[in-house]
Amino acid sequence: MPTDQLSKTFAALADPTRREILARLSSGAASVSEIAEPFDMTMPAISKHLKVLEKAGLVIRGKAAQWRPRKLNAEPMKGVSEWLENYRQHWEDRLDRFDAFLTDLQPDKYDDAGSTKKKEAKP
Amino acid sequence: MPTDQLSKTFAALADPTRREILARLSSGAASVSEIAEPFDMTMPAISKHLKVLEKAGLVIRGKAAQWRPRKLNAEPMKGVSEWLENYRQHWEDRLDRFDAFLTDLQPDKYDDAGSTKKKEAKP
DNA sequence: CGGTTATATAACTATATAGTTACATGCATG
DNA sequence: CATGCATGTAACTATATAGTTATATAACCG
Repeated sequence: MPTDQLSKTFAALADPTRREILARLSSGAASVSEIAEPFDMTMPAISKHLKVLEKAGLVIRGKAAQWRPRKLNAEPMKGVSEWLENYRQHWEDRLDRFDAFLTDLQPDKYDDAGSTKKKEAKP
Repeated sequence: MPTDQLSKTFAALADPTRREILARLSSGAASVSEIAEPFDMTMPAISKHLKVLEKAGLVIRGKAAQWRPRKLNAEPMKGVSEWLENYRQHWEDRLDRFDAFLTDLQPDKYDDAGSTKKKEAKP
């Protein structure tokens, strides 16, 4: 279980329930009961999901009477977004083709690694 | 273990070793041995990491003689990027303040959920 | 063919995760 | 101060993950 911030953030986001919780919180703070309401799951289960989100810094716990309202803190997502930018060119069409062009320039020893283009049979 | 694409992608990215592998592959395809070289880890361990990346669709396995070169496929990251966009406003300063402004407009029952601002004591 | 190289798989261990039920704590209020 | 609501924690189960060593497969090369 890696403990660096980026890994914790990715791990926290790797669950649909937790992503739904974040979506709920993106429109405002909510109590634990309110958060739990849409889910077919016991409160302790939700409580655990919230703890994961808190440890990743994606959610902040407040205090109001007997409530412990949770609030979204999207800041860690910034790190994810920045990390992703290193790869944007790889999934954007225009540059994908440019990448393919470069790859084709240097007939690499691994030019068959999942390429869609068929390799010429040796004559 | 959630099986939806987004969860698999996030989970695959939640490990520094796997992210390093992707970084390596971002500069071109590589054999498994080449991928494993920088790591203080046995080959089967790397092999397992590669399988996780493949199942998430982030890596494609090729075939060349006795090599099974891996190639980056960043396409699933597009989904991550798009999902993240829903939250960008929350981490960008300008809109964070706008959000705080809106929150302050409607004195919410949960307005103390981790807010930095002190609530007025009831007179 | 037989050895070497590259990679994959099996079997095992340790730890983490996601859920459960049962119980404990804390605060507000009649 | 006793009761009830909101939440948290403990203890337990089942499954998944990350690593190991040992073994298997597969292709090339002399």
